[in-house]
Amino acid sequence: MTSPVHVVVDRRSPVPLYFQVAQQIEVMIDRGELLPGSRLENEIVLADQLGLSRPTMRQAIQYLVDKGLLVRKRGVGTQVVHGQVKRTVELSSLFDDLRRANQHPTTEVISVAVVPVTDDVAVALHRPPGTEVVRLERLRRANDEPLAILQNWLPTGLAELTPERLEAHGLYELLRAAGVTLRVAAQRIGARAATHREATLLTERRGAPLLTMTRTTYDDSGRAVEHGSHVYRPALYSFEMALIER
Amino acid sequence: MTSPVHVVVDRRSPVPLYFQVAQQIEVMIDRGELLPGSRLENEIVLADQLGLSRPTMRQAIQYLVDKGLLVRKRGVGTQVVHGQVKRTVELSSLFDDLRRANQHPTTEVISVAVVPVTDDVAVALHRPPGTEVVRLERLRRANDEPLAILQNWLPTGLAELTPERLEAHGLYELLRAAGVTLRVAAQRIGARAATHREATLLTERRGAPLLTMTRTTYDDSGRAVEHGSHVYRPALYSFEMALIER
DNA sequence: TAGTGGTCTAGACCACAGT
DNA sequence: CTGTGGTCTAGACCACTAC
Repeated sequence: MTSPVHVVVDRRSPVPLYFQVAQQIEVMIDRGELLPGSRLENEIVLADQLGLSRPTMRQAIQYLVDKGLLVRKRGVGTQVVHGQVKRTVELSSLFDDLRRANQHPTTEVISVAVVPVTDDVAVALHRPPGTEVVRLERLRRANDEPLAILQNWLPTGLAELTPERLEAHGLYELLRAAGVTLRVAAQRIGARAATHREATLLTERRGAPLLTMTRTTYDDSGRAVEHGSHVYRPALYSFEMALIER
Repeated sequence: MTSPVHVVVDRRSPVPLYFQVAQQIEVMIDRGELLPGSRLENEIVLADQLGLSRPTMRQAIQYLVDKGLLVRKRGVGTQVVHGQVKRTVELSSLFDDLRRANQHPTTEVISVAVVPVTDDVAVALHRPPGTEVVRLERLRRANDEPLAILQNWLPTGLAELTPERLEAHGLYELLRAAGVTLRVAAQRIGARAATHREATLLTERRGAPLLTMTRTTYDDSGRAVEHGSHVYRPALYSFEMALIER
């Protein structure tokens, strides 16, 4: 009563074995080759079938459990979660997300400037008051429809942030291309009424409900590399995520 | 230039060793004994100091990395993240969260009834149309201030959901007490304007912005055990979470 | 009782960062 | 070059589930 898992690993590949396995199982779930509720073979058998050690096989399975695709129960086994799975929120930019969903994102750069930090941004970026930072304001459209107003602050000198580059790429893409490794972010999602200016930019009524997100992102040295304060039109955007009990 | 980690493990305890270590390091970070940016000893040394194997020590560290408290960089080491860390959203109920924050939550049960599922709930709970489910509607207050309207649907027979019990406990608490193990949830956060009825219950104006959350929760067999559709007053509540790049 | 995942050990080799 | 985390192995024992 278990579903067979067809996976082949390439030991010459630089891609870790556990990741090769996890990716292939994920593809099988996406394609419906592994149905919701179906049980996988146990770890030992799977490891044996693939010629891997049990810890490596466990790592692959745990990766998918953390992603919300599988559930495991001691004494029972590993099963595919029911229902269409929404992916955990990842450290991706809105631009990348929209492009992946074929939503044709475009960016209008409203302003790029080097300014002294305000107090709240100084706290968020852990910079002393008075430090100069880059301040961005962008209007993001999807399929030509205004979707969000994005305000961001970054330490100076991190990446070359020209209006041209910002219109062609997402901010995170530019940061990664500049050698910045984004690792951790602290994020808060809320709601509030649109100001007059926001309403105008987003073609909403003044006072219309907007979804808000503020986020501070840290690199792999634990340093704050970006702080953002964004507002979204709730009819066109919402946040989806998977929660996992560890 | 590394910070010493004072941890003792109790091998007679039923608590896993990696978890004992992770908890104690987390406490040290909370107390400021490990400062943001400070580097920990490397895995090998730490494992040696605590009398553990390296995999076990790695598991402890990885747990805290996944929680957003630490960052690691190959060739460099493990550091405490800068800034006050916001915890990852967990599979906890609003009631528990508020109680933990000493916000004195109270619950007014508006209705509890067994009803046939509507189409959207049938899809969410993966039940055939026409199935009977328990429908709850509750008004949650914090410090006597109306905070949220909570609508939930559950399969019948999961737990004893009387108004009395619901007023004294959170829904998740009652489910766990009934032997249900919550494992994974898919959640969507958005915003919209308050209806007349919502505005009245929440002492807001009609059309006021509200934060919305819909969530479907699955147990450790991967079956849907709860679907909720909640609205929150954004001035009093927002969602915080950590995002980790794996 | 049999089968499952959960934890733990003691090694090994590799890739990458900083010197 | 040295030191770090990343990956991988081949076992072991335990706790929980279901029958």
